[in-house]
Amino acid sequence: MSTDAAHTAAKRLPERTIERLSEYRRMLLECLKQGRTHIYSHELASMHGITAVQVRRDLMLIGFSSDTKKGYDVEVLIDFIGTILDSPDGLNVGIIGMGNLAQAVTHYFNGKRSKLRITAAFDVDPHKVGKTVAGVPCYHMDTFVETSLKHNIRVIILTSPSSVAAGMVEPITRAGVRGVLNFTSTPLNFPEDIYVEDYDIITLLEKVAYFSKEGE
Amino acid sequence: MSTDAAHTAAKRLPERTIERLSEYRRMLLECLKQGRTHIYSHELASMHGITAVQVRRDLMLIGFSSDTKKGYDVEVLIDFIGTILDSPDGLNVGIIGMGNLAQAVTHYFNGKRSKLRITAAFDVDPHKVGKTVAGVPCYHMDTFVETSLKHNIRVIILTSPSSVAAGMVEPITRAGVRGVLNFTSTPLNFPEDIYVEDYDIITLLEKVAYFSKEGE
DNA sequence: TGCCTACCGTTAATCCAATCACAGCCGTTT
DNA sequence: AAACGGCTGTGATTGGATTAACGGTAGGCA
Repeated sequence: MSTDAAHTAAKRLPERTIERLSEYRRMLLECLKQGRTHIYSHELASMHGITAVQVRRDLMLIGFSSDTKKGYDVEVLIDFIGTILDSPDGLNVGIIGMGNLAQAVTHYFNGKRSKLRITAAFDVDPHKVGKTVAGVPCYHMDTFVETSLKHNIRVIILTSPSSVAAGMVEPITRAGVRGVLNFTSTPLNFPEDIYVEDYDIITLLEKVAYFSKEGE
Repeated sequence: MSTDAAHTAAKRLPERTIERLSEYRRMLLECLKQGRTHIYSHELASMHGITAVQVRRDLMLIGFSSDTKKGYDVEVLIDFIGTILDSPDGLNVGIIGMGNLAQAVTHYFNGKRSKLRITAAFDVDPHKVGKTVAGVPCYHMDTFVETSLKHNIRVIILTSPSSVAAGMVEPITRAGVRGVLNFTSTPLNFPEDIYVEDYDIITLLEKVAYFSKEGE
């Protein structure tokens, strides 16, 4: 039934492909900065430690193809990936909990040309509320819902202490947020239609520790 | 040929299972703190937003089974997961680049009972070198190899600026490190036998942004 | 004590992602 | 201009991980 030829009925792209597209783009921007105009699939692949087939398959999935055999046109490809990943008008991002992690993330963003904008931070610390931290205005958590709506925040980065994270679910949902990047170590039960990516650093580290034990 | 009954010939466990085991354990520790002695698979599952089958399968893979039908014994399960994830004598972790992200990670660790110990930090900032930052002694990057060997560092958390990350590969390899958690946005080419987990925050955020666009 | 419910452990099937294999084509070279 | 080499795009295959299906059994209750 889904076999109609609708080119608009975009098949859902694999998660991994999306991640790699983001990485390709940053690498391509780097190449562009170095004055490079074309790049082969196997070059792009080796920069990322993967195979050329994987690169070509990813590009196939998003419907990109080069018109020459001199490799992919760097600038064209960057723009094409942009049409996949980016929202046309950009996307506003809010961040909850303006601690070390949040500041690291925010600084990370500076200088990266991106359609994503961190436009508001939220905290309860009176030393931070009302100030501009790392270039982002910081509001009190009490005003979260209305401020988010006013700023049209679509994605939230959650870096609050784990102990209070559970209480964030309700306001985030109410603010019409569509995606959450959760750095908290508590799993959170959001409604189905909100995309959540859990990202717990301790888990990661334990994973690395486990697999680095291999081979005695 | 690998069909011998050797219980020691551990099959390589799925990556995702390892991640979940780490999460289960933290949740179980929480339950234990609340005085809970037993827990059903479906309870553990719903706390993590997954299915009970998944939990049971994970436990099957590590060879755990309960002797009662009153659910799993919380304390016993915690210890059993420990035998899988932890090294008997613990594991020393070093951290390169003592900026905001590193401090966040380090603070995160305080209070968590864990067999992992962050025992050394490395930076080039003279304001940090020689001091104790977030409870961890900070050494100059120039002394990395010998200090790592002396501290018996097995895992490295790499949080240096991306621009200098490539130069870290050689010393890390030379210091006998077995695993790397790379927060840098440059992919790094380590030798095969070093386990590397790349974790780029921008990529994550772009992924969340992409999937939160779904359904218009 | 004997059914009944509910949970556990495991095998089988499904789904998603990575890899292999190959056909086609452009540019180059002789 | 003809043969070659190398790169791209894609069907087919493999592999890994999740989900479904089911037999077995302990504990509750009449």
